[in-house]
Amino acid sequence: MTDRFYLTTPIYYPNAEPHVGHVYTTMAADTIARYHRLAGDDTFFLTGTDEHGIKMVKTAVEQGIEPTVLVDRVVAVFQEVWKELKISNDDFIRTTQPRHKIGVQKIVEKLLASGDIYLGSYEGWYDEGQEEFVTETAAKDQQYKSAISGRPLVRYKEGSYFFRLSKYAPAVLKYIREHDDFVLPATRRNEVISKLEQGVEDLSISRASLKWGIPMPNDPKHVVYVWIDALSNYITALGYGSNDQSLFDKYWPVNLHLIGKEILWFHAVYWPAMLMSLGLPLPRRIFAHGWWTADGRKMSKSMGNFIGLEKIRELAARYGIDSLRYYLLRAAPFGHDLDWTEADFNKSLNELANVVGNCLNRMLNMVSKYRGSLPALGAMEDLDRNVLSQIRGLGPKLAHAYANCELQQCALLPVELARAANGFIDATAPFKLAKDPQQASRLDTVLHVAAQAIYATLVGLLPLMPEKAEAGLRQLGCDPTGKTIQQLLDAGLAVGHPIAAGQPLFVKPEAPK
RNA sequence: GGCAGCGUAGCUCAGUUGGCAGAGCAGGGGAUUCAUAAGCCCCGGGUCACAGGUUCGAGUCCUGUCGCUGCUACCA
Repeated sequence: MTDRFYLTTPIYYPNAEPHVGHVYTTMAADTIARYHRLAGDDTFFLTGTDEHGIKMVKTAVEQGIEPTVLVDRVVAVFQEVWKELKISNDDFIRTTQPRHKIGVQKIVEKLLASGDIYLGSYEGWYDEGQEEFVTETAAKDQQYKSAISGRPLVRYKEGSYFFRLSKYAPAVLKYIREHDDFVLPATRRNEVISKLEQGVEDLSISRASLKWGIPMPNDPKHVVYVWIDALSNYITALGYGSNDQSLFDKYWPVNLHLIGKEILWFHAVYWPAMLMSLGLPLPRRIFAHGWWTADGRKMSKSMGNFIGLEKIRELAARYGIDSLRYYLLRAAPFGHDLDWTEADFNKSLNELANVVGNCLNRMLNMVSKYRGSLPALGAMEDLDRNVLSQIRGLGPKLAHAYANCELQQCALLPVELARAANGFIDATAPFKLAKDPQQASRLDTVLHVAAQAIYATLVGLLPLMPEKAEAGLRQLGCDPTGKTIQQLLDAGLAVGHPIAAGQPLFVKPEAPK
């Protein structure tokens, strides 16, 4: 039975190059997408860019170029980086694309028709120098002066269209309360619930003072503000509102919106409310992951601990993209904040090289030296049965971990099996058995069991470390192409394939001087 | 201030519905050699923040105290 699985990252704001935060979300999503493809699901993985808004206009002005030139330039970098990092997205939506514009205008028309959008006025503190509204809390923090120029903020009022968020908030609250795993992790869910309990006001969804955006279809003096413009990408990318809604019909509702915790409120409240208004089913799950710090402090360029594109490329070049992926997902429980340190990064590299890489390597060496190909399983002992049963457990455990977005477990579970394999090798000592011709049959069995364990480890790592896992499997004489994880695990490593001495799979970190 | 969560071995953390305190890393010791000097085995008696309470029995439930973190309406 094949299911369909649709998952998304947020669409990123391309006023600067991607950094480790973007990479983290995207690699995590890519891992989940690859898992589902490898589970045989009909998978659709979407990412993209959110290109409108005042910040983009300002950045363009600073650089002396038009916004379109800016976004084309930076979006190209995003796309190039995703390609470099082997991100397997099926589509890339840009909010400046005609397909998105058409969809957004269709959505706005529907909401206008149903009366959920109305014309009101937006009033707030306005920074005239910056030409932007400042939020009430920010204004207060700045003592009602411009953070840039220091000039007093002005009370400003402009016409704006509003979405009747207040009408849907009770239904959204009810839905979140009744669906335990709609918003995850649970602590974030609690926050959303308590915030909703305080009540919400209607949402300003247009800007008259801005031109860089999608015009309101009924009133082109206004452009659609970020909420509808950005959030709706998840359905416009599927052709919602266009002549061809086949993708939408197939993949909506989305199985998983993977986002950072800073944008949970919009995804957990605004977006479901909009979908309710449109009469569409809600996402199955919204998962908010944590933030990266570096060396215990918030990452920033001025502090010199910013993990930017250059650093990411350097690490990927030296240790492989997959090792970076492993570290990012293994370093902390998914959903928690986590801290990037060189020491931890090196630890995770050592873990891969010492536990997984070395296990594969010692296996390949012994099999090639003693037998030349994988021997068949003979009479079994408890030790053997024990390992085989751990191997059988891997598939279901991984399935459970992926289903619950426990990505740290997804990284650790296969490695645990390699640990067990190392223990098994030491306990059975095939290198001693090899010296005694009488033990030939026992040696066959031990080599077989150990090889199956490292094989299963690599299969389990395929979603997370596609290149390294496949490279390892090829050294074992297996081509995983076109097979599901379960098929690979069920089939096991084929007996009789010639096996040669191995090449180290992982590079270890340079020893500190 | 309000709401929520957390406070368990040096470090990072696991600990389902209450029933003899766990893992990884770091550190100490040992046996071994197939392997990227990698891996394996042994060594943790920690007031489970503190004080009460419920219970035959609480890290696990309740109350209070202290400490930390997050959220507190337009920040992608």
